[in-house]
Amino acid sequence: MKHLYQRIRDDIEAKIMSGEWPPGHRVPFEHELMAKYGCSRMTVNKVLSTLAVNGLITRRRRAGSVVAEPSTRQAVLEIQDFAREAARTGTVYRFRILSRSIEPIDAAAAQRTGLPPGTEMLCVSTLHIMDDVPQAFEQRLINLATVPEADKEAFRDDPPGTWLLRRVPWTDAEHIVRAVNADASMAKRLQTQTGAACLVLERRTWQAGAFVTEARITYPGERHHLVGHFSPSFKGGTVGQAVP
Amino acid sequence: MKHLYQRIRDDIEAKIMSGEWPPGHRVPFEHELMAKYGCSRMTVNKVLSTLAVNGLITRRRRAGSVVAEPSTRQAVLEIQDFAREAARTGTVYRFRILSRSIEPIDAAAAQRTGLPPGTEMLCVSTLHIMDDVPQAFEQRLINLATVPEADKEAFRDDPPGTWLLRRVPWTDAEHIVRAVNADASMAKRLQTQTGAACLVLERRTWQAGAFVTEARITYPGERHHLVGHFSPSFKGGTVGQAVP
DNA sequence: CTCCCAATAATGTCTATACATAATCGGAAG
DNA sequence: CTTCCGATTATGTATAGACATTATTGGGAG
Repeated sequence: MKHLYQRIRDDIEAKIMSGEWPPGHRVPFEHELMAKYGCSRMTVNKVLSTLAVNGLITRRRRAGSVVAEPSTRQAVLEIQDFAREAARTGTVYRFRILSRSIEPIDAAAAQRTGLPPGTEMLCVSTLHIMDDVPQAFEQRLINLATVPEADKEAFRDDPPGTWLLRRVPWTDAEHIVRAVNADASMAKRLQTQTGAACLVLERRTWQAGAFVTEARITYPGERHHLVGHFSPSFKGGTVGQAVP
Repeated sequence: MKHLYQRIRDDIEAKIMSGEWPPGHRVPFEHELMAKYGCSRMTVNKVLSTLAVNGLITRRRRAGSVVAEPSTRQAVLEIQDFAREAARTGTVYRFRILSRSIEPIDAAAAQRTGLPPGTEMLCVSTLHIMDDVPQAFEQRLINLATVPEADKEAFRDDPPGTWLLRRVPWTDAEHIVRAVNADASMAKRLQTQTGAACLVLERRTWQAGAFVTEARITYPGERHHLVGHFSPSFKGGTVGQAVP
């Protein structure tokens, strides 16, 4: 015998997802569900407020609850960590630091990060290699004001992304995905052809409002794509991953 | 005075996100939090179980709760609806159906959708245009077994995606994002140049296990990118959108 | 010393109740 | 007829207590 909470929730979700209750349809009041399932109000309240948080219904005092308009479609993309992915698939991962310097940011970078122009940042370029084939080129800016210990780090054992993830928690991230044509130098680095379509993932992260890092990762298009899954109820299908 | 639930939750989230409680750190027991905040167990229990659902902590009976390992990074991408985006920005949106036919699917499509080869599907090609500039080319397969009424639909008022979204609820979706070079015919349709990098978004949706539709949407790379935001706690930064 | 079982400690679910808050409805006063 | 105010209704938050479930701990039997 399943728990009552799950049974009520499954029933209502099924009604909504099957289309039997279309958007705008009134959901039974809490006291009606109490009567139907013979339970207390706290139990049905927890069901309904959870559904509201997850966006399946909207609730208004006195007016009751109605099935929500189908939200704009979302996809949850899980960004791959190369080392972990390599361990999972049994391929050999390594990386090479191509450059490393401390430079003041230009106007465009200042705009993107919200920092004053001229702020000094650690700039690191990394090539990610699996089974001797270059898989991605990463250009990263690290805010030395937020992560001063990066100044002395050589990134010998771990690439900058992995190193940072273990050291600095983050509270907000912004992602941009684009398609660009590889220029000559990028093509050479990634062992592909000039003009080849590449996927560019830009990620900026902040910790409690303070800028942490910006990464621009370029994947050769014929070798990579991003995969994501989504179910409206967040019940388990919400994972996805970047697949080489 | 904020509600107690929010205060407790904010306190704990702050501790975790600031790094003061690193991954693996033990979270106070429910009875400790009861004592600290002078409230009942139901209140702290709701806080902790919500944090657990959102992945910030993991809970085990008898052992207590600990701060979770930072999950692999995720981005929530919100896929744009052209008509809605046009209404928001004040541009003129229109679309053109370039082709429409009923065809048996080939082996590759059967593999992707999980349907038997030879199943008849409605195939529709649509060009999305904003301010007279082509913005995206959409190739869509619609499962007539799941959506029989699509057979008689001419897609005069709404493009197939919008029409479907209003008619057929979906429970699961799969997204793939890739970068490809435009071939000659694609370049002509999108008024760009042969070889130009394009973002390709493939989406397949199911309703309770039954395949509904597959859409492959090609965006010229220089005109489009996808933007997403993410905060670990899902407290509000979870939205994002595709931006022309 | 090892194995097993009972006590214990923590979370998971549920109840019955209470008061607060917001929106709506209906009637009374103007 | 309109305006305003109270009554009503549904949800929002919180409490104290109960029993269930699960994992660990520790002690006793072999």
